[in-house]
Amino acid sequence: MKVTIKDIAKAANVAKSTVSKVLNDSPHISIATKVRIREIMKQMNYIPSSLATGLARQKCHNISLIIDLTRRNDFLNFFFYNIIGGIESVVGPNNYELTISNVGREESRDYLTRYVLSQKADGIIIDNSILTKDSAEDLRNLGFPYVLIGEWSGPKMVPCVDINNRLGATRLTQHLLEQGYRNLAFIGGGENEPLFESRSAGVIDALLQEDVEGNPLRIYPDGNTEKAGYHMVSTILEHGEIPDALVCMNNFVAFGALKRLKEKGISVPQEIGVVTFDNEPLAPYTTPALTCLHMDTFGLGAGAAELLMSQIQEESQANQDKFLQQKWLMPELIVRESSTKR
Amino acid sequence: MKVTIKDIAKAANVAKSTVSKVLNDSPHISIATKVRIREIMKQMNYIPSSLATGLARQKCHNISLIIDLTRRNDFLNFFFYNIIGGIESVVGPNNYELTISNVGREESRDYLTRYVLSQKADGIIIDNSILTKDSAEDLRNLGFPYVLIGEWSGPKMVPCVDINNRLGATRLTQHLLEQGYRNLAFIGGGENEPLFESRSAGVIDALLQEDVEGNPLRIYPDGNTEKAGYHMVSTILEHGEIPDALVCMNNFVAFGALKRLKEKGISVPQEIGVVTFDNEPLAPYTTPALTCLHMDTFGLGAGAAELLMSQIQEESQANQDKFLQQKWLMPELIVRESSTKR
DNA sequence: TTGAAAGCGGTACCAA
DNA sequence: TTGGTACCGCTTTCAA
Repeated sequence: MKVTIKDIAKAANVAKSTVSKVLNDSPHISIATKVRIREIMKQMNYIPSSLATGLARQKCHNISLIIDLTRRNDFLNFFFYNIIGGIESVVGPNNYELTISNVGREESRDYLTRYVLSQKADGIIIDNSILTKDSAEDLRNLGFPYVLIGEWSGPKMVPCVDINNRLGATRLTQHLLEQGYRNLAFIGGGENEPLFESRSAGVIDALLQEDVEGNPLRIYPDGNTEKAGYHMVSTILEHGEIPDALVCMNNFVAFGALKRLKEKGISVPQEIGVVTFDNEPLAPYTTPALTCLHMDTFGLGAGAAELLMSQIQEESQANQDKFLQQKWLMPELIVRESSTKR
Repeated sequence: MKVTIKDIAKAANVAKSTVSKVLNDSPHISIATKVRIREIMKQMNYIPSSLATGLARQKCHNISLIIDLTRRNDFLNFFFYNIIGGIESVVGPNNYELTISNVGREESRDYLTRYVLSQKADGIIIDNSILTKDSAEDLRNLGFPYVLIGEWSGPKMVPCVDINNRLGATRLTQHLLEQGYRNLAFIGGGENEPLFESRSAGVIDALLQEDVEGNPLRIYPDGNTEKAGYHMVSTILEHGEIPDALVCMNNFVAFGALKRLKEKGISVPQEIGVVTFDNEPLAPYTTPALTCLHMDTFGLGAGAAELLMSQIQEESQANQDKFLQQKWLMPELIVRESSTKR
């Protein structure tokens, strides 16, 4: 049924190997035959089988994004389309396919080695929520190209791409300080949540830099939901000193906070300024609209893919040093009403 | 380097074919040898190459989602994570991989036949924005399994899955009528936009059913952005009879509408009721919160995948009739303040 | 510049 | 119940 290289060879009265060379535009084939055979290919509607090519070349021209799809409401959720778009924008033009693989952190180690050994991909991009130290070690031992999305806190270096949350947080905080806010509180997140750690650290960096004395940052880690935001503001207003600005872990926390502040008749941004991370999904649509950090999630995907492609291409050249690249994308500050007093 | 079936055969002192049979759990192999060979496989860390298996079996155990990733802000954008999750939830357990392919409508025809012929997938799920009549015909002629996501308006039947937007719109309208609204206006969308056509048709269905006479639906197709929503409301308020309820094409149109109504001091839901499609990304977070239709996008992906898997599995059985299944998912009404007078 | 043949790592049929 | 062997469709030496 399907037209194969053999059919073309027969039709052109040449050997299979000649056809193969035409396929790969070998310099050892005369232009005349190239033209002739290509014509025949077109007429017979011939397309080489990627399966056969893959087996012969021992690579499948496919890269895989490995994530845990069961984690609903995660960071990935909102930015998935952008991240995928970013990855595709670099692997596509390189003639690589992109496959999505779903696996939980627990099963990931076994899954990864099986995946690699089964030759389902030439390289993988993996979310940091599911890469363990063991699997990172496995991948390294197998010499398999991979890139991590998100921070990595293991002992060994790992090629990874992430938004620079810490510097972003610093930038966001500087903005608050420029606006005259002095008494900051950080709400949302949870202890041991890497995103929380780096963002709160960034806020502290800014306070130290600007030498804002006597007003240490107060931190309220209580989850990343609207409810949590609402609740944290309640707590803050009831006990102790009231801050004049809130840095919120995400849009939902910020939304909950705004809601509670409104109920209490506290004006934003006059009495309390509010800022948050991420521009999606709500920041432009709250009242007042939220000042935030825009994360370049398309760039995140594209950056990861670039790192991976370069690994794959350098692979032959035993250029191991290049494998350890890391990229940090700087978020962009978007100023809106929620933090501008005038 | 890599362990192959040959290595296992050698180590076990049996023929390749025997190992292959163990791999496929053939009933013609004694339990004793199965156990023995499996043990050896484990010890040698053997995983079969999917490339080789694929070539031998002439199928790659991969299904592909084909979309146009350059269409930012599209319906897919917000629901991508859910749709992918839905697809994966059915292909994953069947041991199929999921790949994402990006292509524009213009190049799609060529792309598709190349894709199919190159054996990169055993079946595809394709977005209706890029399937043309020609490509549908091609796929059918090739006898290649595929499922469309979204409505299909071509002459021939095509296996597809979609949210039942028309019935959903009817349900949404019935809710408005139950609340006592009588004078409806439909805002957003654009002529020839299938989603617009089916949704507005659904509203009209409801009006006819309930015999709401003398107040035909007024329709304002002016795009699907916040700005458009804002603008349409301005226009409506300035000219002619003022409706008592607005059905909005999406969350952004509704947001723009709410904004304008608020500026004009028109109360929602007392003076004008507002409802919209989709629960994402804003509906729960506007003031007042929006009554809407929740679309089961996870189910959309899962449904498409199920249809496709059944096609792939029935393929051998020449059971062509089953290929023409269609699925319509019923959206769920979520009632919120924007349309409840009491 | 072209051809022949041995892989790549499995599957599947037929014989033993 | 096992083994031998001819594929699957393309690549890649090595000869001609």
